[in-house]
Amino acid sequence: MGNQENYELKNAGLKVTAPRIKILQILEKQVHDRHFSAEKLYKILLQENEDIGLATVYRVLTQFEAAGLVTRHHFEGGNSVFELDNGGHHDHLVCVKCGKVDEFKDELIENRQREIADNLGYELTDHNFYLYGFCGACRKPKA
Amino acid sequence: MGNQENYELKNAGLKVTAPRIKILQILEKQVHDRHFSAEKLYKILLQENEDIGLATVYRVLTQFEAAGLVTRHHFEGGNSVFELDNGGHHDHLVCVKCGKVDEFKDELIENRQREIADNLGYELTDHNFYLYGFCGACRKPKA
DNA sequence: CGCATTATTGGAAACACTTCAAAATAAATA
DNA sequence: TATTTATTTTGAAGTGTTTCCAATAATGCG
Repeated sequence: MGNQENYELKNAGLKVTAPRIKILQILEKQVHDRHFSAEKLYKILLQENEDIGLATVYRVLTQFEAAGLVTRHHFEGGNSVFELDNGGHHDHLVCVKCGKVDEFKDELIENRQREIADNLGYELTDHNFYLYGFCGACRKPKA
Repeated sequence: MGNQENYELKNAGLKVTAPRIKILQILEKQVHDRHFSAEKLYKILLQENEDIGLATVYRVLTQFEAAGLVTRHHFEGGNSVFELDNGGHHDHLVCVKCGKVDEFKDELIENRQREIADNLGYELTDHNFYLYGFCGACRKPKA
């Protein structure tokens, strides 16, 4: 009688435990801002009367990252945020004023970085690419 | 009788103080690995019998960053490292095994990110671009 | 140069995050 | 299902980094 989360956890090679199920459910429930700090997740757990320690939240998120379920980002200035990995790989544009996060995917850049790594003799495993600036709403208000 | 560092600090809009002079001197002295953690810098200060607190090292580095004298990097997994900003802008390739850092500059990517920001309505202020992989030396040893 | 003003320093406390050791729990086995 | 074994959870202690506040030092002005 395994539910959705049980299956995903097993599939990721992780034991099915209450904290992991609950945290995965919360991540999957988010539609609007999919970028989550550990602290924010912890507060939601408290609201839902789940008795899960902050240390466990961090540990589970790190395990999810290792298992490829979530991606961790260090946006400039802020804390770490985690994002459920369902839409496939993409990079981020972050508003330095309001914190809004946009996502983009660019083949030209993806290919180019492989060339750069090759030229320098590296076997590429990963990359971080973040753009920072003022979003459409934040760049106007100067009238 | 202002020396080199005095001038640079004034020019950056910072008061000339002993900790700032000393830290700037150390950063300028480095030729081989220009990527410095606060802790590493602090240890050098201790060796040279300078009585400068760790909090000051962090604060001064953050001020240098704000003044455009250094750039702060958060390489995957490690602590923050700081780099003197003399060679102009460039991006980084980091070996996930030995920690070696290579630098590169790529106009194609620089231009492309401006286009991406434009398309999404952002006014670009900054970016972080890090590639991770196995460097030439670390990818071979499997024979 | 000496004082007033204002920024900077340093150590301690706070914060975000990770690691530790012991107790609790999940999966494997009988 | 009961027992064993390996993994996970927990709160507390430990890092790396930032912030706070009182003491100190740098600049501006007379």
